[in-house]
Amino acid sequence: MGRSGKNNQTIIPTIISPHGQIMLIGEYRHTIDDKNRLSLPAKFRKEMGKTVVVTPGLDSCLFIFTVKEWDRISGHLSAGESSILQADNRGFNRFLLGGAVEVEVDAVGRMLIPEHLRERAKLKTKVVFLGVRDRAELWDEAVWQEYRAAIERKADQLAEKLGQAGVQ
Amino acid sequence: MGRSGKNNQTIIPTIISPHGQIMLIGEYRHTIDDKNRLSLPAKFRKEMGKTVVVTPGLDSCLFIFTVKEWDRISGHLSAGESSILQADNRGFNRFLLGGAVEVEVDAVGRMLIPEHLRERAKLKTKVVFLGVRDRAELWDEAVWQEYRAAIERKADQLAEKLGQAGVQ
DNA sequence: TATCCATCAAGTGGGAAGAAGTGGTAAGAA
DNA sequence: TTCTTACCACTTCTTCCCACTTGATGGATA
Repeated sequence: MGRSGKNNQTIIPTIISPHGQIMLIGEYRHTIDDKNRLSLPAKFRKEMGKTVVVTPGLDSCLFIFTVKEWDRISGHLSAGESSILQADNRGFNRFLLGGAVEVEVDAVGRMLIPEHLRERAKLKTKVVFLGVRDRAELWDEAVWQEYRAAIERKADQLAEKLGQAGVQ
Repeated sequence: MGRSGKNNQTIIPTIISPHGQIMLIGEYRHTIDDKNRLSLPAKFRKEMGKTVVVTPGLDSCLFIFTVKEWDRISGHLSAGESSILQADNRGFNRFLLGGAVEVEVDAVGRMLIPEHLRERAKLKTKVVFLGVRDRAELWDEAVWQEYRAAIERKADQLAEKLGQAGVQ
């Protein structure tokens, strides 16, 4: 590999939960270059492998799944089962399934983001990866900053949710 | 490492509660160096081990959990109704999971705080660790001073009101 | 009993090797 | 010929390791 992560503030690899399930966490900043190439955070690569599935996400971001996770989700969707995606939302299913693209990660850990997905997520050059449990999310940096600020403004909601999660 | 902690103002060592649960207490001052390294208070190290999880907290501080404690918390997240279709759940998961980082403590007891977390907690060089039961909190020194002062003012007011109400 | 010294433990700083991100060029496909 | 993909090279950052400084502690001696 070449230059080296400067924007990126990795500290430690993502964790695999005791159940063997993938557990992505953390926030990483990267840049999309002229050729629309984008480095997958090094810490995500081990977990995600050589092929990932990119789909339009919610709130102007993209979702990035492992192939395995994608199979599980799309299986649930097509089976009409209730899942994290709750089958009653057909529109959402089409949105997710229809926009999905399988993407190869190259030898140095980069992937190509197709234009229609870049547009959806309003990605410019500076982007942010988020590890959110079993998926990664890809945000334009500015969009993410704004979204995050909005969340943090609702501090009381956050406190309540933290309490529910067992944090006192 | 050399002879001994100087900036650090230990108040009380950590203790293990009778139930075997971790119980951190005390207030410690440390500094973040040029490479964003930060010594974990020596008193916390035994309890917290070689790996800790750092997450954004409330009131502009960071939470530092043991891996075990983090597993418990993230378990709550998956156990609960965390449908991806609910906007507030998405936001909370992004806040907590996306903000979380697993951090290794190095041979001399230092950890690296990633930039996005330093930003959130407004950490400069002087920081304060607080032991808060089963987690540690990390504050910028100035922010902490201000926060504590505000709390104390409120406490005074409260005490006064209670006194007026006949409670001594 | 008090002071001084020696030893220990903890924090801080810097350098070097390796890992990772980014840019460019060349080869192949459309 | 042009766009895409694969490969290569360079630079920067991260991380590990080592050394130095400093505060604390315990023991010995006056």
